[in-house]
Amino acid sequence: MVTNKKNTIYDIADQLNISVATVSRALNNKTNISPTTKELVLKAAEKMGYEQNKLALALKSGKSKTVGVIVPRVDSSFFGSIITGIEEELNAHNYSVIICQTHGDPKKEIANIDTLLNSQVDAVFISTSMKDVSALERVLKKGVSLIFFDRKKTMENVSSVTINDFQGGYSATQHLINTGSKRIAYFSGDLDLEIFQERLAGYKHALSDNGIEYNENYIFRTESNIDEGKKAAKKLLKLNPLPDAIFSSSDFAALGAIQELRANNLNIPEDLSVIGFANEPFTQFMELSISTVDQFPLKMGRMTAKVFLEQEENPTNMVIHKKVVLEPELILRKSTKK
Amino acid sequence: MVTNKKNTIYDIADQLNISVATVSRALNNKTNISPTTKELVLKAAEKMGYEQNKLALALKSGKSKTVGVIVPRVDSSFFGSIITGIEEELNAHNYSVIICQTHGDPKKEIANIDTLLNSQVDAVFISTSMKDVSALERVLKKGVSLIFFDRKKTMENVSSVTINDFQGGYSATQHLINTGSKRIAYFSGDLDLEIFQERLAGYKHALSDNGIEYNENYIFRTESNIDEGKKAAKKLLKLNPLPDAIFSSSDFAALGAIQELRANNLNIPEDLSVIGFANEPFTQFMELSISTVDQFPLKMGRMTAKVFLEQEENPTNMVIHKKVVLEPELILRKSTKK
DNA sequence: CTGTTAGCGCATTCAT
DNA sequence: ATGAATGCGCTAACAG
Repeated sequence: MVTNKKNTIYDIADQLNISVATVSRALNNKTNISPTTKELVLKAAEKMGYEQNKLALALKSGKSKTVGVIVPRVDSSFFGSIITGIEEELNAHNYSVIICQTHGDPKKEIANIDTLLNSQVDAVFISTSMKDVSALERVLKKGVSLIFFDRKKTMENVSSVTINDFQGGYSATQHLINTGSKRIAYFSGDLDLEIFQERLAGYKHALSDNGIEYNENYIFRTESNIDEGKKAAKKLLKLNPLPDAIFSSSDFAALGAIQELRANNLNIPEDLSVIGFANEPFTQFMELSISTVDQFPLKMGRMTAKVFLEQEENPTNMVIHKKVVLEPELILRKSTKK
Repeated sequence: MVTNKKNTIYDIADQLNISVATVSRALNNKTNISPTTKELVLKAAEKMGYEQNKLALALKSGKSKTVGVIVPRVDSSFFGSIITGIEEELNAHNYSVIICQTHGDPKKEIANIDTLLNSQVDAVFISTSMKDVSALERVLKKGVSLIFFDRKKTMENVSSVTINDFQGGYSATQHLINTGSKRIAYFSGDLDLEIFQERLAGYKHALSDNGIEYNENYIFRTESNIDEGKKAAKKLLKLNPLPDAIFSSSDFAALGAIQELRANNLNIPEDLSVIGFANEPFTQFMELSISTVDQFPLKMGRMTAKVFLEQEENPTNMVIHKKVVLEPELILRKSTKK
């Protein structure tokens, strides 16, 4: 097999003494071409190691067949799985995926959007941490599809794929109540984000439905990491009476709390039940495995891609916008009572 | 700010009644242009919300400013961190990153290479699972840089960034010997891959250096997951005398083994010491935290990007190829004796 | 069935 | 300091 560094449809055309149009037709399986010529072209292309230049095609067609995905970070199981889902679905439809990370920084998020727009992506899938939607609107103005997953903003004409965070908060809380807890502490996460507001709302609603009074002192504002969980647990330990359960909007904070509580000789779940959120792998690996709420990130990623593909393949000009909401699932393990 | 769906340098030129060449010069900060005109163009571009079309630039220049990264999977802490490192370094130099997953399937790996080549990436960074290098050679023939990280193949003219797996295997084994172990079992991982061969070689060498005879019965062929670790531990338990330590080439297999051993009422590290490999987050989260070997994935990713950037910015035609080998670090926790 | 040509958006020669 | 023209590789409209 002879492979030259460069070979285009022009090279094939030269080789065969035919025109580039014919080569293009053969390569693209068009009808108006003789089987003989087609065969000839295909063979030559194979022999020369021809590969279509996607860039030229993209420039010509205005479609890059590339989607940009913006996430807070890629090195967590949750977002990693979402990306896997997106990739699997999109690759099967000949799309490439560009991944960008924001580390939760709105400035980086804007920079990422610029990069992706420059790269002429056909769509931006985003799990946003922004307060302001103006940067997001620029995407739409460019005629590029925008789809939210997990962390969304309320915007018209934008599809989203999220989980029912309210329900997740509700059922976790309800389970704690069902198993005898009455003084349930709550670790909040970043309350600027819709997802955490919803989880808190679910928690409150479950309390209210069970005639338990909402107690501001039981709400701990935490970021979603181990250290913050420990800190919150330290404060919590000073409360009198002590809460009999913790519902943490993050697995990491739940883990920190568990470590702190055990360091203070409290038994879990006997003294306090603990539930986390996200079903990170470590929650099931622990000897004291942690009850949590599964968000089906793989499914979320797949669904996000599907929603886009549906819109894209929609023959009419009228684009349909969808708000897909997945149902979370409570996973009961050893950190809660039966 | 008025943002039209489409605006190119032609639109700016029209608006200002000047030529596209002048617009291009202004936008690219060229010298041969009057400050007045330049100012004018820049303002108009700003006002019109102009963004450079990377595709056109790439087609013109032959450089897409995009790098493709191929990994077995993105949803593991190890590869997630590598990708983060690559991203951070490359984004700072205005490169985009396309991520592809192989799930360890060579066919997918080849398909991914095709996709990336079609996309005209400037380089392919790969952690390969392939036996055959012919698909990899196609990358080079296209004039596209190829760089290995973590899982490499021996190929001429290809840079690589790996860790010293031999050393990792050696020091883990040496530590077990230092703390009194003599019958050290080994969980192998996929011995078709260089990294696992090297770890095993390090293990053997440490034994030999300490006058301990290599015992084939202590070698367990495992894949790198929890179940395989459990299975191997089950077999191991039938050995007489029982090994007094396990060195697992994978944290996941180590975890499985620990679970199985404890289910059989063995104490760790008193009855058996256990060391894993990779420093996955869960190893430190466990109550019985697991000793392991850190591979510095973030650093590995950054370094891979740096090696590429150095090559790329090298003004001469003579490309320098580098084999960077990072030193791993033994992390001692509760699963081993002091 | 096949060939010629224009144009996607840009940077860059060559003129002026 | 500025403009006109060219080509990167491809597809599609048009012509034959």
